[in-house]
Amino acid sequence: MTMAQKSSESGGEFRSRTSETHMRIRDDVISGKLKPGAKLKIEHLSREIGVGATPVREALSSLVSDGLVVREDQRGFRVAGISSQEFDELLYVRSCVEERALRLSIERGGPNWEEGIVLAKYRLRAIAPSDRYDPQWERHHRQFHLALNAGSGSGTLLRLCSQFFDENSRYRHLSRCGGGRAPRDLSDEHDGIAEAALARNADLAVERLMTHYNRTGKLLRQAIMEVEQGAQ
Amino acid sequence: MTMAQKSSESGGEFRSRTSETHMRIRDDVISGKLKPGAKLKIEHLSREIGVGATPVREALSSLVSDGLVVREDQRGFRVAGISSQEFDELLYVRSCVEERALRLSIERGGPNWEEGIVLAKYRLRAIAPSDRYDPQWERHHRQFHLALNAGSGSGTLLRLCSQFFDENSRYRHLSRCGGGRAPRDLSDEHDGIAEAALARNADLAVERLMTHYNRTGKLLRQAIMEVEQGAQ
DNA sequence: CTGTCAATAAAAATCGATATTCTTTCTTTT
DNA sequence: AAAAGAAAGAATATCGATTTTTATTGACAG
Repeated sequence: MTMAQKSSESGGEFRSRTSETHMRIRDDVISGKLKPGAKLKIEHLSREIGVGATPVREALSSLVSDGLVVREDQRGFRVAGISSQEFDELLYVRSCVEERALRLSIERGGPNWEEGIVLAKYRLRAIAPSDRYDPQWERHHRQFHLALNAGSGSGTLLRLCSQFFDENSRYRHLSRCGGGRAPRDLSDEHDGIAEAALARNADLAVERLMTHYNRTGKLLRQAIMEVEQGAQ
Repeated sequence: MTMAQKSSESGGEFRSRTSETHMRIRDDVISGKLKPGAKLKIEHLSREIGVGATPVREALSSLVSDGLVVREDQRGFRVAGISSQEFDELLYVRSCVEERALRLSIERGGPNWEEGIVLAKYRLRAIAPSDRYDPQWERHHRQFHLALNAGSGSGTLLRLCSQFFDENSRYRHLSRCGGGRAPRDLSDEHDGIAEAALARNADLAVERLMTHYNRTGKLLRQAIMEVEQGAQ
């Protein structure tokens, strides 16, 4: 009975309800379905997702440390707020961490790392770019960026890259909601980074990655500020 | 009944059992009482701390995102491992983040920030340095370093500083267990940093902070490697 | 012996219900 | 009519018990 329930759930690719719940709420926060500052009521989420309170609570607790959710003791959880200021800090820190991770990867990465990049790049390209939020593209995009850093061999760096990527994604989606600017084609930039990394040209790869971030960052910052204006 | 129980618990300064549990496990991981790689059994912790499984689980979930605990789905939690490599990455990233936070604080910090530093510095000095693990000194030490960055006004930076401080503390304690080297007196270094920050001399403050970290880092790294050797 | 499989024991994950704490609303008093 | 206070209604936090999953043991066949 319960087994059937589990395997029927959206493909049944999850090891635990907590993992699924975590991913689900995380994605809803990132995509902007759950808006900054919104109250996250346990019971509501519980019902929506179809799990008990414990997994929801665990997921939310993690998300607090991930920076996507905030908590006030005895007053529950809500979606973390956003601001152009926080975005700036995020971009700065993220750049530091990604540069380090990428350099280490290029220095230490083995065949496994190389193959990971090739595969992730291929998969990302295979998806037709869309104006709307596309969960699959998001997943592959995330995978691609993590694959670049996977060779570093540092759990700490990888965890941070992952967290920052998610936070950044949220800004990306939220700013799109507000502005509605057509996202430029990123495929070439991605390919360029991958190419340089695989050629073990650290300086070039880092330069391209930073350009990639700064270019996106500049646009995002502007869009966020417009949203902030609007929110006034 | 339950109220009495709550307020009797170690001073009753906690708003929720989850907070207390989180702090307790965190401190045990940092202090080295819970050793790297050790299994964290829910029921055991539950009994030990005197709370139900839910707060324990929530606390552990947070600690995973904080990098102090790792989780394997369906196989529970264990204390995160350590290595000199991970320590290097931690030190690097931490330096980036703290430099940024300190500069921002010096640039933006108000009277509130200044007073926070003065107070934290005073409290830290007031405690006689000890060779053993001293929870109170730890608390104040933590508070001092966070106070320096508190003026930045960035939740993201503050959260990261806090996380990195904890991870670093763990390495500090673990290496002491192994080596048994007498910790040098840090008070003067702390004072120097605080002085420069309050004088709004960003470059000097940052330089002193970095020296502080690198000096400690060098010693720690060595000690960790000895521990690693021993663990072989 | 050695590897496989089933039965048992242990632990993790999850649920449903209860206790606690906040929020809001509706009095009551000045 | 405004402020303080009490009571009802949410929502959070927590517990104890149940369900699932993993780990261990021991029997048995190869």
